[in-house]
Amino acid sequence: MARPRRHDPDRRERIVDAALRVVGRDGIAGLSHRTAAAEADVPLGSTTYHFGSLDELLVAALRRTNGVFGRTLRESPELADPDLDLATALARVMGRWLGEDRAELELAYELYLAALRRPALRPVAEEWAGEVRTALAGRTDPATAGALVAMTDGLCLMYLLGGRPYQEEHARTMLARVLGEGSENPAVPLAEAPTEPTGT
Amino acid sequence: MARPRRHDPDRRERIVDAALRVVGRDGIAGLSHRTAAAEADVPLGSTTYHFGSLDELLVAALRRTNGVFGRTLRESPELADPDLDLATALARVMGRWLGEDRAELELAYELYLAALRRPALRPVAEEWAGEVRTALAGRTDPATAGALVAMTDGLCLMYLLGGRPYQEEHARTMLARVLGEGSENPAVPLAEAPTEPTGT
Amino acid sequence: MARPRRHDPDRRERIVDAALRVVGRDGIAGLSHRTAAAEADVPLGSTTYHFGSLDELLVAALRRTNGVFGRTLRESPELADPDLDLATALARVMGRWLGEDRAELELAYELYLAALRRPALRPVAEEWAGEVRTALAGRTDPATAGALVAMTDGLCLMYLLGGRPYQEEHARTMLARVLGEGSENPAVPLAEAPTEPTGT
Amino acid sequence: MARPRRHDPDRRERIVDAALRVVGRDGIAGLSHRTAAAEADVPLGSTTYHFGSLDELLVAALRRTNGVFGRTLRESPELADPDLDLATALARVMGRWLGEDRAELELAYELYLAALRRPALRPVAEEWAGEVRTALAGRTDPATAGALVAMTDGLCLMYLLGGRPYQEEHARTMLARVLGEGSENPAVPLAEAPTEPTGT
DNA sequence: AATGAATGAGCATTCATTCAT
DNA sequence: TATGAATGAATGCTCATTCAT
Repeated sequence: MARPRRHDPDRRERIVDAALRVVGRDGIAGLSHRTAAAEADVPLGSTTYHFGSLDELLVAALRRTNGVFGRTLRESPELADPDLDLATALARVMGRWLGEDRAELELAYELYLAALRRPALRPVAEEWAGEVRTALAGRTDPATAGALVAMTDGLCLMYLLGGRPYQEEHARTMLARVLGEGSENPAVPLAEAPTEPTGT
Repeated sequence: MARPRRHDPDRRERIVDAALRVVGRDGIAGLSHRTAAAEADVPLGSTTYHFGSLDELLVAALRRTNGVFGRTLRESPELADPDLDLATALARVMGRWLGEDRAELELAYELYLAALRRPALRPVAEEWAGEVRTALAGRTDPATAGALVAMTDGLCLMYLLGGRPYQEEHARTMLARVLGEGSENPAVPLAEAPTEPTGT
Repeated sequence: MARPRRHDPDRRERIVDAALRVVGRDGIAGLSHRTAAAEADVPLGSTTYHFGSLDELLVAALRRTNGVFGRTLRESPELADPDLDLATALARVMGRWLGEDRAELELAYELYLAALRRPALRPVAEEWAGEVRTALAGRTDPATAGALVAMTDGLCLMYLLGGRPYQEEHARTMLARVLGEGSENPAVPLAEAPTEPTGT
Repeated sequence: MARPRRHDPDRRERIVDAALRVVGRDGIAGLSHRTAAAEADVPLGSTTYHFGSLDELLVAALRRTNGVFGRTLRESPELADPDLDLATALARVMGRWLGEDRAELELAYELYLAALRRPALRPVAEEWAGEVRTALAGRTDPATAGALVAMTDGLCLMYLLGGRPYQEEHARTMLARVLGEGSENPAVPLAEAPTEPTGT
């Protein structure tokens, strides 16, 4: 199996990387000490040594994911652009995530939602809320920010679960409404709104 | 073990009931042919006979849950009341679900979100969207209905994952905004908005 | 599942057909009342009704296979041709079996060799010997015929198990020797004789 | 059950031994991780630990069998005797195998022929061909050696499958013919040649 | 004569965890 | 400090067979 590695200070990190690849490929249900060890090309005992339980490993994985997504949010050119309104910026970022980053987004949501049943993940899930709040700070009030996050989560899940293509304009409109721009009307004809799956 | 039951036409349904109790108690990860059989007081072979795979059992469970929640939505007095605006009605129903029906709601979301990783559940998850659409039909346009569902999902998950008590007024305000009543202002002071966990 | 078939006198035969397809695809280990029923598009109870045990089904399958191969042997143009010597004719028939009929040949040998461990198949395996004897009758004496069959079986298994391409000339030569044409020399250079696998 | 054996370096080999006993008694169909564990008086987990799949266990069993039979061939006094011609020597060894070693021979052929359906066994089956080739090297050319092995296999299977007693003289004659001693005539009367089952 | 339902036994395999080194 | 060996429990699933219609 694994070649002996005398000095391997990054092993812990490499195991987390491997765990993320496993969850991305087979879901949380596919993650075990064994599968992580195999993916990381590391002896089985090494994973149990660094992570006493699977929850510990999941916590580390979710934290890493949070970090990655938090950074792409904070550093996104759309949010940085002062000429772009917040709804448009968020709708564009969502489009990128649901497009080219779809696998990572799905992975992130799977880990995030796992907190529903795994109390150990709860605090790390809260950290994610903090990352988003930081990114939104100064652009709106806290109450609206919370609703923005809820809308974003709901829309992402809708697109992740359904087979419909992302409709950025619809998202932009609804996010704008949440931001209090109430007279805002959807630019897409209502009859074509994304509430009906196009195919199975 | 189970006494022999030669004639037991409702066995299939009883197994689904048992599966829902198991998932409610231990999560999807705790559901197996064995645990369902034990909970239903039925031989193991009976669960594998009626449900060739765990996915089949999960599909039946999610469908049952959809039916139950769909009915409580359609028959809810709040939605039936023509004098109550939609935002208020939805916010109240959410309040009931997050309050006394919290366990069932958590169960429903766990099954619903499992569709993320289990393609077999996707069509049944779509059915749920249909239930909601039916309940909302005639009260708003499809595009707005989609956003309403997204907002509702996002808020429910936020309260299910975090430890904060439900703030119906905040939900009402944000749902009203989505409905296009843009000048609507939150009735709670912004500083107390539900974006910060109270405990932990 | 299966559409109701009121009058279905050929069902028994269709089940045997299905069983042969299953064994051809997944081996004897893959044959069960269930897999045969599914392949035949027939209710499970129908297979247990017509074939009380798996051995019964295997016997019917082997008998059918024997019949098919016996006929292709008896009716083969090579054996019918009086100008073709027996060794050449047999080597050519083997070539056809190992070539285009390889899957059927493998299936036939699997069923035939199963008699090693399943006494119920022994008499049917003996029937096969009878088929071959009939085909060889009049072309040589019984003792030589027995050796011819042994050589044929041995060569077929060698090619079925190994990855080498069939060498008809080698087979012809060796069958000719068994027939007592002792001065016969192999036409292929001895160094290239098929005793060494060409790949892996 | 098994007493705890902390240090048991030969356990792997003992499991292979047990597997061979199980296959010898009940056939390959009777071999499972469980039956091997029970026969070896070892916990179930021990067999799955040492042999991740049944194929792995079968490979080890076939390899062991090859070794045993290869040695009895190489060290057989008949083949070692320079005054004994090859056909006679081989016919005598076959006689011993079909006589007192019949159970082991049947076991060996069952494992060997299993390679027909189990690709994992193919390379080990090829190893067996190598063992025989080594034993025959120097006594004849490769092409003839291949035919000798085919004839031997075919004859062994004939006797293993049928109920007739071994006729060493017939085998000797036919092996001699394969060796190119073409004028060789069978010493037994042709009418009594072993092509007709004596019983059933 | 034919079949859907039912069931207990068994299967290969994976696993978290323990232990000796 | 790391890790290979070991093990009991559990998993999803298939099966031959029985039984009541």
